Amino acid sequence: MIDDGWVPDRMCVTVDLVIFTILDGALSALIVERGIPPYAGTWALPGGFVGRHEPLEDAARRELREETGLGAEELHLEQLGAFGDPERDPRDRVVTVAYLALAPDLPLPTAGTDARAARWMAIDSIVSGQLALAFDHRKILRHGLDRARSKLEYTSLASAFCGKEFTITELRNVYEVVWNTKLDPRNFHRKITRAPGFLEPTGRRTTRDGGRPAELYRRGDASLLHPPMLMPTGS
Amino acid sequence: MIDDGWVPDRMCVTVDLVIFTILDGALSALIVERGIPPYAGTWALPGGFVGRHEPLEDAARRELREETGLGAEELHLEQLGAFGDPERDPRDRVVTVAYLALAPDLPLPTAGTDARAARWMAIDSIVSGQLALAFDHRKILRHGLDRARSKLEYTSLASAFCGKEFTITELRNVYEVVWNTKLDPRNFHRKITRAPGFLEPTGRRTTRDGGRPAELYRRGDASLLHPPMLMPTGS
DNA sequence: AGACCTAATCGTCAGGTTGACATGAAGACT
DNA sequence: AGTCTTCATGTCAACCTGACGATTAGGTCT
Repeated sequence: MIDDGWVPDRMCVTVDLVIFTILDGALSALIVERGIPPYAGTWALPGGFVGRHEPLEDAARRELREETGLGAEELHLEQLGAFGDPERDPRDRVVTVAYLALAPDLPLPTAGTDARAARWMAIDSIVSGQLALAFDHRKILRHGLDRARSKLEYTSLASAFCGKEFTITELRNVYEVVWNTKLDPRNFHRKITRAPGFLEPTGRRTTRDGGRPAELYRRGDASLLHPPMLMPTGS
Repeated sequence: MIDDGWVPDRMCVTVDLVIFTILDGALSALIVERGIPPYAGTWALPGGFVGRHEPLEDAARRELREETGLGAEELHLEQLGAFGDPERDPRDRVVTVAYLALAPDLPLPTAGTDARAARWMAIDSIVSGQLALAFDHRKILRHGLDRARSKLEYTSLASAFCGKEFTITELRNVYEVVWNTKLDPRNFHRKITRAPGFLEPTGRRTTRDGGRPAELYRRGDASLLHPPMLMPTGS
């Protein structure tokens, strides 16, 4: 397939980022307003072209920095997969590699070089179609949401939404917001404190949630959650 | 990033396939002997370039057909993700999208157009490094293995290794081979028969495994396994 | 200060699930 | 007929889960 003069097609490769955080009790995604065609003026996931000699994940971090001003060094990026529908970009064939990250509260994004603006947006508005995103970015975001939901089940990833130190209630709020359910505070407390390696007590306390002071915890060193925290079923 | 004359880099995109089956009690992967440089004469995962207007999954099925002669129509392909290390192809920048599939017994592969030969190979020889694969294909296979292992836990995918009709013992063998563990036949039987939608009784029986005749089952319509079948822990 | 509010933590208890192991059942082989 | 092999069903204690009650430790209001 090479010696007979046939030459493989070349195409553009991009990275796109699904960055979630929790803002005012709503699961929100980072989006940017596109400053250039196609879809100029439309909101989209942050992302951009991969350089010829650039590793995919490096490109993802670079775009995050360039387009949003977020210091992405400590963010854990997880690859969601490749999206390569031939029709997904009107100009030309573009294959994109999507990444997922969960960010703790508050890093306020600012527009960077290529984007007019950057902001957090509640994902409900996007999933419901109320706010349209460019390209197939709604589909990508939907994938990211599914991935995040299931990762909470069997990994300790939920704490990535929290700050350095957090209470069990704050952690429970993460589950409730991402899963869109209510969880019993007492059963959650029991389960999470018994999971080996999830939490590390700091000895300190806080009253920021009101009521009786709550213990503050740090992330433990376990990345897997065993036994898993199963999402409540309808049945 | 476009109007100022800058043009994005273009690169080659390929698909690679991790196809597992169980052969003589060993988890095995489909590999082909490369007929062209680079790595001519070396074994590799089946795969090839994606056409300019070709969807990624179509390319995967096409390559599977071309290189191995396997009729891939009924195989369920699951995307593993993109692998894009700039050094992974010695000639040029090539980003590959990997797919995973589980095949039932016996489809004997034959060499196709681009490959000199195709065969099943026990994955132990590959993972241990005894048999070297081209490019980063060992890493990709390793990812496929991890994915398959964890998918057995919470999906009904194990039956994809079996024929149309199978016994519970055959299904248990799948778990034992993929997980490389022994499972208690009685507890496994109890759990799998209680999982809603996993099995559908045919009413027929077989004695092909010796001993008392075993009930034959078909795949049920459930794709998720609830509650999950957790891989036994060391602890 | 004392009553009241809020939320965190600790208990209780019934029902389900799991892991370990015993027992009976159905055909093949000698 | 007896034995062997594997399938199928049963038992039981330990653990986990879901649904709540009860207690505790701070704020806040009067």
